[in-house]
Amino acid sequence: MATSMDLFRQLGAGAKFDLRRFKSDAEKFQVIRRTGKQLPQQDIIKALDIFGNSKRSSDETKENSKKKQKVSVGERSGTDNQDNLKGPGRPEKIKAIRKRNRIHVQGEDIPDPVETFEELQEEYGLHDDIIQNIMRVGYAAPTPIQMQAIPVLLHRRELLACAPTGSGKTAAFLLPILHQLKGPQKKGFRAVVVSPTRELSQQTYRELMRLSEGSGLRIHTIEHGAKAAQKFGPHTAQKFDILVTTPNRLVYLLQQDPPAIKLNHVEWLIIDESDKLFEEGKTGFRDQLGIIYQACDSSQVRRAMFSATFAYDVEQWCRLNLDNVVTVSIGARNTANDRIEQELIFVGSESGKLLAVRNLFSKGFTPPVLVFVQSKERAKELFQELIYDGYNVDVIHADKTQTQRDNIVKGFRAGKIWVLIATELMGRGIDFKGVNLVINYDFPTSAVSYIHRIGRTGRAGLKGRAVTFFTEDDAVHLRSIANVMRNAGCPVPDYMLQIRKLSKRKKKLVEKNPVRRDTIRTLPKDELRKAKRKT
DNA sequence: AAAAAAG
Repeated sequence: MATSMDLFRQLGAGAKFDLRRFKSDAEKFQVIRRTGKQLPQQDIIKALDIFGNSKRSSDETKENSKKKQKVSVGERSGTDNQDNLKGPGRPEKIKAIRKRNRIHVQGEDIPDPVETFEELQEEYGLHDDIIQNIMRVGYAAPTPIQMQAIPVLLHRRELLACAPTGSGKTAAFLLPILHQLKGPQKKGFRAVVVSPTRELSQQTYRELMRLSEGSGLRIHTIEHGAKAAQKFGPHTAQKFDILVTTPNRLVYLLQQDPPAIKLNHVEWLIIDESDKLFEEGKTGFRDQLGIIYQACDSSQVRRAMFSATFAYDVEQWCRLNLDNVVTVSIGARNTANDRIEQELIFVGSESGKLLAVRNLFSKGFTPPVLVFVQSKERAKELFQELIYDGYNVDVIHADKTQTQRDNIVKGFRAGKIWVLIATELMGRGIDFKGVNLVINYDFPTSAVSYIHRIGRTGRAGLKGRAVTFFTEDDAVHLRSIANVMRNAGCPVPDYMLQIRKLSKRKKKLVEKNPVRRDTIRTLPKDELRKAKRKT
């Protein structure tokens, strides 16, 4: 176990996040397609064999890849049939659809995109109840990521997908899973969705419940490790179909002796916010993900990765370890959602931030507003400041109990909380309807973090606004965020783009050691300390 | 720095 874990970790080591690669994005796609950087089949087998000391025997692996080759041949003839049906000119039409929707694809024998849900029904026989659920929840037409990713997954192809914040990624993986699992079975879980926070897991779970109505599928989350062990253990009737969870809870169940959950019948492993879950290091998610990956040891298992940001090491990993992977990205990679109006405000100092935020609020604002800070401590401090200002403000971070967290999210969704102060906990995936302002009270430590944070606004085609405070101390990060803004068409002063670029080494260092900031405080020191203890 | 299991 330990050896394969180490290997899992090593796979991406040495591959660094390289911003230059994203700059000339269009060119890059073409270069890769022309030179066909696809790995030869032998290398894929070798790469798969890295996990040879796990339960999957190398014989099985070989047999598996033979089977997979057959599948892809079948798919090719399937596409030809489509061509015959639609007549000549079909490839041009497909190209045009992709171009119009900014869909970029890489890989072999990629299924055609579909522009309507009806087409999905006609060509793939998407179940009536799913179509009904789609209509009931109010999806009119597939978003670009759904147009391309859903057919790919319906063909049971492994996928790496990248699409802007708020552009419908969740439904893009939920719908094909629902279609393929059909109805309930008693094998144990057949699909697992992993996401980095409990709040995101809950949200995905709720969405899945809405979309699966009438299917009879049994969908679960892990709410309490010990209770879940009772529920899912080997001596139960295994009447479960889909599991939505954060990684560590699942790892906990897997590592019980005997394991309190079996994943040997999992047909779909979905890694949401994949770049986050691939994060390495003592405190990263990567080891946990490795354990889950290995536990899904069926020869039938298919995996799909989704995120709004694209990490080079995740791509490399997918090329090596997934079977004939398809890559789909919408628009240029690692760009902000372009429905968000972005703004940078120089505030001078910490006290300048308090003034600026009060000034912003005093001008009048439309709730709900989301305010991001850099640490739990600072979240508590800012809350102590704003609580007296007369708005309905609350604060969320991982020091709160789960019940508190649930209630705060509920309150914010219900409009009872106008201003929610949050750590990075709320940074990814969370879909609060109609957040029209995100304030980065503390400057995010990376462009990736910035893209996700501001992506809490401007969702599902709505407009959004993001305001980011910065002080002199934030100068090191200014350039990369200014770049993101400019790429999204937001005006940025030239001097920001001319700031000297950090070396890769230094950039990593700076990300790991965030700027030290003065306490947010107008109260006397000990009063603040007392107050913080209570929250 | 933050997040992720209970306890």
